[in-house]
Amino acid sequence: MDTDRQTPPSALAVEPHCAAPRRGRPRSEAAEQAIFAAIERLMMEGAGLGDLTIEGIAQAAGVGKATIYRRWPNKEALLVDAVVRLETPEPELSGSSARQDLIETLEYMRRRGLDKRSRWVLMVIFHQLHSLPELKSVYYDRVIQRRRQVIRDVARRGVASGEFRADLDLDLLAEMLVGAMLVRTVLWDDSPLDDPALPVTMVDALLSGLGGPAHAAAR
Amino acid sequence: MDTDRQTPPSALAVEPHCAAPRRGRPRSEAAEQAIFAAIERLMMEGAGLGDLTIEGIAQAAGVGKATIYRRWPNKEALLVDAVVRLETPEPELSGSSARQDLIETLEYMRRRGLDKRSRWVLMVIFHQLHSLPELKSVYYDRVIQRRRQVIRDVARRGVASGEFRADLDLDLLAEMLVGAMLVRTVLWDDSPLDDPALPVTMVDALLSGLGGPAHAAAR
DNA sequence: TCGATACGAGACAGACCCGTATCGAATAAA
DNA sequence: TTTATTCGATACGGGTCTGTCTCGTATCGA
Repeated sequence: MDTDRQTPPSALAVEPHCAAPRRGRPRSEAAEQAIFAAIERLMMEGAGLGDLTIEGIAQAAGVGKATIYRRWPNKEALLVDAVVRLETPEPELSGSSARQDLIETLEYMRRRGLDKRSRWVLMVIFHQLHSLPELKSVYYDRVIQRRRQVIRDVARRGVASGEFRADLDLDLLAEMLVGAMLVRTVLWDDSPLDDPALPVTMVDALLSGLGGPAHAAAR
Repeated sequence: MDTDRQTPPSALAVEPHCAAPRRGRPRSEAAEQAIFAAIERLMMEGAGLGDLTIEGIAQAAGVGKATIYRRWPNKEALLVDAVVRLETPEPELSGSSARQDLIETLEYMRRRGLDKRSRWVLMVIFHQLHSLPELKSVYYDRVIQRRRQVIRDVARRGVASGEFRADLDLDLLAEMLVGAMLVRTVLWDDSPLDDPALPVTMVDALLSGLGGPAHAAAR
């Protein structure tokens, strides 16, 4: 029998100290790589989260289903690991100014939207998150909340330095910038991300304001 | 047999001039209402689009499956009609000023986000759109593109009147406002829509700008 | 009245998928 | 060599859903 505890390969699940080098044949590292590579390949071929089946993944990876279920307790755990694994590292913010940091954050989002793999993750996350509550909560805690916090911190520094208005609503700033970028990435297929000046345009629009002379006069 | 052409009740499908009042028993209007009502009820009970099954809908409506398939050729066509049917009418814009029109548009979105039925539609659309390509394209053409156009038109008038900057990027304005609202509605559960001043805050933030004295000095 | 159609109910086939179990072969430690 | 574990492959049970079809009944035009 091999129906004992799983030893999941990566982030989420238990992975309890495999300190005891067990006796039998060791798990194949290549199998794991093949599984992740197969998921990635299926994704690139246009599959959604719902189209990914354990059987399909196993076949694409040239792997038996048991090899998957020996590592993950169920489909959702596998997909959580697969998605988390695709996350790219956060950008290092230069800190030269709050405006510059916001621009760099948006530039990071823009590049993610241009990268096919990252784009797929975003699309999947936003379009099918509901069906996998575990994946949803993990992604929220690990990615979304963290990035919101980054923007909030930047905004706080900007307020302290006088770059931003003293009465700035931190969440509002984050929402307008992130929202605009997400709309382009996830929602509207015809709003391109190609323009490298996009982050600068967005941040400066929000900082300088879009009101014209009539609006300034009316204040 | 009654496997002839369907006569779908509402928007999407063919509905070809039922000019010939056919001979047998007429279709029950009550059945259609019951079907739509059942979908709505299931939605309110928390079901996602993927949880809606023809069998479940039929049972909840007290209707036979054949009664559904007599009207719609498949599940997707039914759901398209059901979602389109839930769309609330566009708001009448007062036109007193471009700023006011933007505020009214956002206020409409805010109210939609607070209404449970509309919120469900939005969540479903954004989280599960991929799996129903027909629904996706219908919703894009009927709703999303139209609303984008409304904001673009308002922005154009604002530029003409001098309320907005002459070099305004119309799409950028729409994206930042709509994106911010959508983020609150669909994405972040903890950003409430309760504040009635939200639309004013957002529009004025974007028009007046969020930059502080240091930013103004640096320009 | 009679034929045609719709009704609710449900059986049915076909497909799909998950998660488990089993197979012989392979690969490690003891 | 022996024992334990993994490997890929595949069969299996159990479940779900779609879409078609068949009941007996109800309601219409002719």
